[in-house]
Amino acid sequence: MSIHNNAHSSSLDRSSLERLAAVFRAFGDATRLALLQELKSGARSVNELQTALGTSQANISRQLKVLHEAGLLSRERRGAQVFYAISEPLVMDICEAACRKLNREAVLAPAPRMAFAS
Amino acid sequence: MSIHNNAHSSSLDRSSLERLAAVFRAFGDATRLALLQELKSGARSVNELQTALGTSQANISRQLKVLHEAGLLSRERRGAQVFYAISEPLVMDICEAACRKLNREAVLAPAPRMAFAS
DNA sequence: TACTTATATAAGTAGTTACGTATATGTCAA
DNA sequence: TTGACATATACGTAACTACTTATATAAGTA
Repeated sequence: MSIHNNAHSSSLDRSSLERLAAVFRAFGDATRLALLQELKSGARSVNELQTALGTSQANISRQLKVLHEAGLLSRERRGAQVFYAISEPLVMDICEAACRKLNREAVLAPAPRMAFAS
Repeated sequence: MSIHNNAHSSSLDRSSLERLAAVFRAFGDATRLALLQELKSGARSVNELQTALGTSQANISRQLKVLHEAGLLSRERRGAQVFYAISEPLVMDICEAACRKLNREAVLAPAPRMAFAS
């Protein structure tokens, strides 16, 4: 946008780095990644996600809130239920890129290959 | 590797999700992102990074350790100095993808555009 | 209205994290 | 060896995080 911080700039100021770090922190928990994985195939209600993950409803709801506030999930109420969905494909692209990073390490130190997208 | 967890699988088990989350947490701090940004243009010594970031030597050293243990940085001793470098281009690709995510949000809620790579 | 189901939030707790200050370790040179 | 410089670690602290249990809010139905 400005001369000092646009798409061609190579340096982000502290507050941009803080916002970027906040996005990464939203990804930085296994329970939240499990939620994203469940949502990969489409929108789910809180109840469906709770059944799939097997943890408490309160915890599911809170972690969904974290993901939603980070802009990773959309939220839609349908009657008494609330459906969450991945807000845009780019969210899964980020997961995929991180998976590739881990899989490359596994070349020398073999470990199970992992992928978010098929 | 196995039938239940390979490159075509769409479901990661808990321990894989934990490892993935750990990678994201390594990215999830503004100081560490600032270090990565400095290293984008090549290897730097701890001292150079300290001067560039302006925070304490102890903190720089500790955050570099976090990044190194997460597999994001390589480490090489040259005499009394230690040089850190980004371990592979994919590391910056992950940052770039997260930047794109933030920039898309900015379309509706304008904010400075940000990018790691030029 | 009351009752049920679905989701969100509050309060408490144990564990983690980022940082400052101080100290230890490592490398080189005299 | 001693001293100077470079880097790493130990310790303490304040803030944050993930979770559990309990409760509150919201929507639908009788």
